[in-house]
Amino acid sequence: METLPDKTVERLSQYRRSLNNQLAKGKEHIFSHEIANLLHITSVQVRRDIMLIGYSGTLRKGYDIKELVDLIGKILDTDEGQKIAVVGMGNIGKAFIHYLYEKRSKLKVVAAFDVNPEKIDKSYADVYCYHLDKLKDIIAKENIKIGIITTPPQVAPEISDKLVDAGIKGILNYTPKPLSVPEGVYLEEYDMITSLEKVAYFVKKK
Amino acid sequence: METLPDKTVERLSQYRRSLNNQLAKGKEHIFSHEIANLLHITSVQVRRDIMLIGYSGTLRKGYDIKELVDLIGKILDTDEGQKIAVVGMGNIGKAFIHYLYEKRSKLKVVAAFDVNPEKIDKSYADVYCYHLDKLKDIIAKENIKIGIITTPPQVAPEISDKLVDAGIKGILNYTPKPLSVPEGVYLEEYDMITSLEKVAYFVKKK
DNA sequence: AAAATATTGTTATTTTTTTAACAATAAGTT
DNA sequence: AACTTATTGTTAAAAAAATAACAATATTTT
Repeated sequence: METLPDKTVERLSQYRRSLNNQLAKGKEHIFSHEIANLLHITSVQVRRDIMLIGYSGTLRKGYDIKELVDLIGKILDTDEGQKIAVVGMGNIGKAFIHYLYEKRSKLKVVAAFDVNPEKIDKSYADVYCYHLDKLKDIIAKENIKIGIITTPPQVAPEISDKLVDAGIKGILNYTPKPLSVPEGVYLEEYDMITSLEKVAYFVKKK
Repeated sequence: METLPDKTVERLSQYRRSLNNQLAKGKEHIFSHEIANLLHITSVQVRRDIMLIGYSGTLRKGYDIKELVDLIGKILDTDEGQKIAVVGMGNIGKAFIHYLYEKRSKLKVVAAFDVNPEKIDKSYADVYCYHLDKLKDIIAKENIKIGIITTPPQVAPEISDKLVDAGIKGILNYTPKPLSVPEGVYLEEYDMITSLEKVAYFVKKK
């Protein structure tokens, strides 16, 4: 399939979560406007996204939730699952580990790294924390392809380089320090303070 | 001034941070392409954003960093500063508090709320944590206008309603549970897992 | 003094994303 | 059996965002 638009990929992730909730409640079919209501978006958007992934519902029952969830899984997941490394065992690093722990997901955090002796050589939610020096070895050995950077911003570029050097193909950068990565590595950056300043701006404006 | 585009607001927040770093290094003027390099975007985008906020540089020196920072401050900040409440004293809540602590910013977390007795009636980074029952009183008394929701997702809608009822005008929702708020309240939603699934999808695609 | 250069500010174009419009149609209703 | 209704799937249009193009011009070089 063609690569899907960015925003559609984001929504697919959200559709899946909501649909799984509905499945858990015993619901088997759902209309586009019901999905839309759950996520507070429009039904047109839902139908368009579903069209883009090539799924069809029926006119009177809408979409088969199970089938749709499975299809989204085929699109977002890989069969073997994807392994993740978290670099930086602070609040955010822990939040990611905690979040993915127990959640039945194809995404698994399989290693964490830090330099603080108090955090190293311990497990948090079944994830073992290694010294940063071991990064390349562990990532190679475990064949990890995705890294999350949750370190202090100053060291983020250095961590990014190490991850790329170790063979990582996707980075989620949670520090406010912008990174650059070579062609072939996907980079997603997110800045908590920017989100907050945005809210503050629009509050001020009203 | 007209309300700025969403994305421009986000970038202004990032320009300011980078520009402050440059100021700290003793740099006084900067060219659009230098800002662009710092943030890994294009210089056209930088110039366009700066045009939108009505600032002008000079042809040979570029932009006066101090002036630009001050102007961005005028746009993003309010003179009195803005007070923030954090609801949910878990990893993410702590991360926000910690982040804004010590950072010289007009945004101040002035209260946190939780229901866990172990967290209540203590301070974390100078922010006092109250029982959720006190939310309305404290928000009214302190005249807080911005709330961050970092609770478990199930309770997010209830918290959101309470915040709105207490007079909050902007909400940053960090739970994966989509919220809806009345007209006049600005809502920004962010989902950590969606970010990660997006990275995973594009890694898979490559 | 003329030419070359580097940079801004702004308009035009392209791309991406969202929203609207509507034909097709399955199921229920008269 | 014809009519109504509710919904999908898809094309068309609009809106938002990013990128390109380029005129204007201050400074430096020749």
